[in-house]
Amino acid sequence: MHEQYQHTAVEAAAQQHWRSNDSFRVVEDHSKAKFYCLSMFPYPSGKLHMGHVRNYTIGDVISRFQRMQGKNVLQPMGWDAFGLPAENAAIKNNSAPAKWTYENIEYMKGQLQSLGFAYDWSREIATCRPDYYKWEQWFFTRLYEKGLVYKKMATVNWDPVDCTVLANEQVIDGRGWRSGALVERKEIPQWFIKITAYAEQLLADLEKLPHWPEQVKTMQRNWIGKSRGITMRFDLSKEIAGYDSFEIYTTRPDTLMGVTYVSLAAEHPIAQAAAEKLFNENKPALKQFLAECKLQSVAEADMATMEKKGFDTGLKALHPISGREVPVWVANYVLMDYGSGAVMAVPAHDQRDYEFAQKYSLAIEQVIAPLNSPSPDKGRDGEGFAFTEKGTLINSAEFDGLDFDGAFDAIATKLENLGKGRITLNYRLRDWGVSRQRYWGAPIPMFNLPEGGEIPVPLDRLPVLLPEDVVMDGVNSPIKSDPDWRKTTFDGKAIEHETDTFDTFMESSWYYTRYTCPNFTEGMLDPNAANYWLPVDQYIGGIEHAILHLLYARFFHKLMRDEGLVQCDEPFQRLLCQGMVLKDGSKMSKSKGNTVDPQALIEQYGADTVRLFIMFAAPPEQSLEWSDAGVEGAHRFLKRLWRAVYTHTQAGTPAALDASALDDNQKTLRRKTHETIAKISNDYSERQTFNTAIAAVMELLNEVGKVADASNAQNLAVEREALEAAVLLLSPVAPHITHTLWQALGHSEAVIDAAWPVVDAAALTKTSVEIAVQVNGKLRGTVTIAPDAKQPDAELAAQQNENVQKFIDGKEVRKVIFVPGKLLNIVVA
RNA sequence: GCCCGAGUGGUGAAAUCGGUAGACACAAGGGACUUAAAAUCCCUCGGCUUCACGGCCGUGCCGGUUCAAGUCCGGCCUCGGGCACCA
Repeated sequence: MHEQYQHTAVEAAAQQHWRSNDSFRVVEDHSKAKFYCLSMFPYPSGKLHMGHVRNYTIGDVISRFQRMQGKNVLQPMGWDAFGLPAENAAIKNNSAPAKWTYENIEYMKGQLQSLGFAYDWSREIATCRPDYYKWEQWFFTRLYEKGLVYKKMATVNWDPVDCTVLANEQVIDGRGWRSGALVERKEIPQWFIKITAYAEQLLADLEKLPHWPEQVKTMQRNWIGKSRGITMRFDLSKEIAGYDSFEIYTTRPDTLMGVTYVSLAAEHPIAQAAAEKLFNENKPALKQFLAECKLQSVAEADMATMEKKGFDTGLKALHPISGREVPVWVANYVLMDYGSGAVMAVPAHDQRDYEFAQKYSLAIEQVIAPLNSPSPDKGRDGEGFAFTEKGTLINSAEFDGLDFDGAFDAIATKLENLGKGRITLNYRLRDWGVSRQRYWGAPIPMFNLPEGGEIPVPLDRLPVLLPEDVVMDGVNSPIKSDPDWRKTTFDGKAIEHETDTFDTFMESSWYYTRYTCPNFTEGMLDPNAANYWLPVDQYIGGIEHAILHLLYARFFHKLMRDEGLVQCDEPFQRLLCQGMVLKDGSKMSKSKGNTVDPQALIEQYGADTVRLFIMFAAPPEQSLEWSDAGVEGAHRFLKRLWRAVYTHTQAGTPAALDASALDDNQKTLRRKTHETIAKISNDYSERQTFNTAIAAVMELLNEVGKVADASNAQNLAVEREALEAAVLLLSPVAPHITHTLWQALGHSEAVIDAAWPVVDAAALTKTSVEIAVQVNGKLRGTVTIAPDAKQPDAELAAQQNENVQKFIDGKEVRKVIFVPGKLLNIVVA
């Protein structure tokens, strides 16, 4: 053992050992408990950023901890390789997306290896490889055959200058990022997967995930957005273009008698028909309004924050109960994709309707009064806001006096009897549009028939290969520009390949299953491997994926289950969402120029220091403030640990530990050792607070430093026990240095193969405890008493404390609260 | 706008079930060692106040529950994540 800690040599030796022993390669082994630990795979953007380092260090710590628990641990890694940035980089570099992607993968793989992550690299996946996306294409055709896939018109951002579809990210302030042209909405045919058919299961099965953060489950519940309401029909006073009625959905039928107008989405067929009619009457204004709506963003955040505008169509609808005529408006904020694209408006009891009614001088009629309040004015015009709470019905004819539930039932019954409405369950969740008009993605495996319609590409013609050697023109997908790529024959007939590709969320929705059998050629999954390893025991990734990725993956898992490919209901048993890495208070990003290059730090301090700092600086779910000085501190601690072990081994071979022959100081260190083992075991496995685990190792090492006199044989034995514990407990975080230190402490096995230390309960016993003494809840002193002391003993000790006496002297004791081992609170008058 | 989080010393944080706020670090200041520097080691370190013992205040803001609140409840403020074609 060298006197100085030399991280470069230490890390090379440890990594060499793992490589030559193939330490992290695993196979199914039914004699052992399995543990599948997965970190979200990276997009190969060029080089690792600190967010990756954090994500993968957390996963590696958990994997190595579980391995030391004796589990058969699978920790794979791969590449989410399709996506938009590769196309942009290719255009910029005058290269091909595939080449750029493969080069990035090569470089980033080297970076991951230098960090010493315990991956089974034999299972590496890149989603852009045909042997991966072949099975995704096959699975899509299966879904098609089951009726879970359909094609419909859907809105995209259209750049009228470049004549191309833009991603939301490529629309800046309503303009195309390259052309600068005003972006339009355009309806084109696209493929959808029926996630709504699984809405109920996706909602209900959240109950099966006790180890998911409550926050994520709440977000998913709200995203699915199940509600119970009434779907009802409004008849038009006059038919227009064959339409004589439309449907609306409401969760507030109790306010029905307060409806003063109705609003349609701009794309609603009745709105379109009205525009034609008015246009024919030489009033182009409505048509112009609808044209303006066409320039609106398709992003929901923009829809919700833009100025609310409307236009009176001149049509009248008949209230389904009162029969009264109400005006039909078109409003720019009504979503065609949600419900039926039409809403009833109750300005007195909905804030958005209220503001709209104020703006366009529409009637506001109060029909709900607050419960237990005589105030009839609330919600009327002049208050400045709508009364949106539930209350008692007024001005609602036969429904007056009913509460929300009573009114819901009575109005539902009435509408049902009239044949105009019914109770319905509704979901905010919309079907998943998977068509993309981009090149760098998996081709959608469909043949388009010349006469219209399509047929799925059969298995023996899969994969539909994406050509990799292409030239990007900056506007269109090469497989769309190429007049020949699409051409093929089927059954002797000329036919065309679909040129759209899949949403990249498709690949990331099932990669975790393919890691169990990455080279399987007989099908999408090898059932023996998949059912041994699945579900994933621990999944780790950024909170930004809390909804979309995690919901799509849960959905795909249920689809695969129903196809008989997997057996469990949920893909990820336990989920950890790590926070962002910040520098100077904001997210590290290239555009802000505040990135820190992990590679430079690994070279300067070693991977262990980087891993230690990143795990120590904050608990995993919290955002982490980067600090160069903190990295120094982490490195200093590793040097201290090295020196402690070095000094200890120089002092000679310790005698066997004899727990019965220890003095008080030795017992104290031994208690600290075993308290630390207990605490850290809990921190790693249950709490997942790695920062406090590391702090506890630091505390233990500080205690070791306090034991002087190495000449005492039992001193050396107790110190050996403490140092061995420190090395084992730290090894998941800093696997290289502990690899060397474990050998230096005389072990022939590698530290990764050592068993996790066990708590000796006998070492934990205390002879006394210090408890807090409060008077009226304020700390006035502490007293030391026996650990099992009862309240009278504690009170006696407290009364002998001078400062406590000062505060209770001459006062009447009203009450005494005693928390054993913790605190005594004396309440005085 | 809607949904979900977070706010504690100069800084990162700790306090695990409502029970001694600031563990463990970083920075800073002081000291030891050294010709010197680096490295290392030791001490101090929330604010105000006191010769001292101690006292008062303090966990974003306002209010509440409780013997006791960073922790629970109600109302705000600020910052962050997501909003369906960034991944």
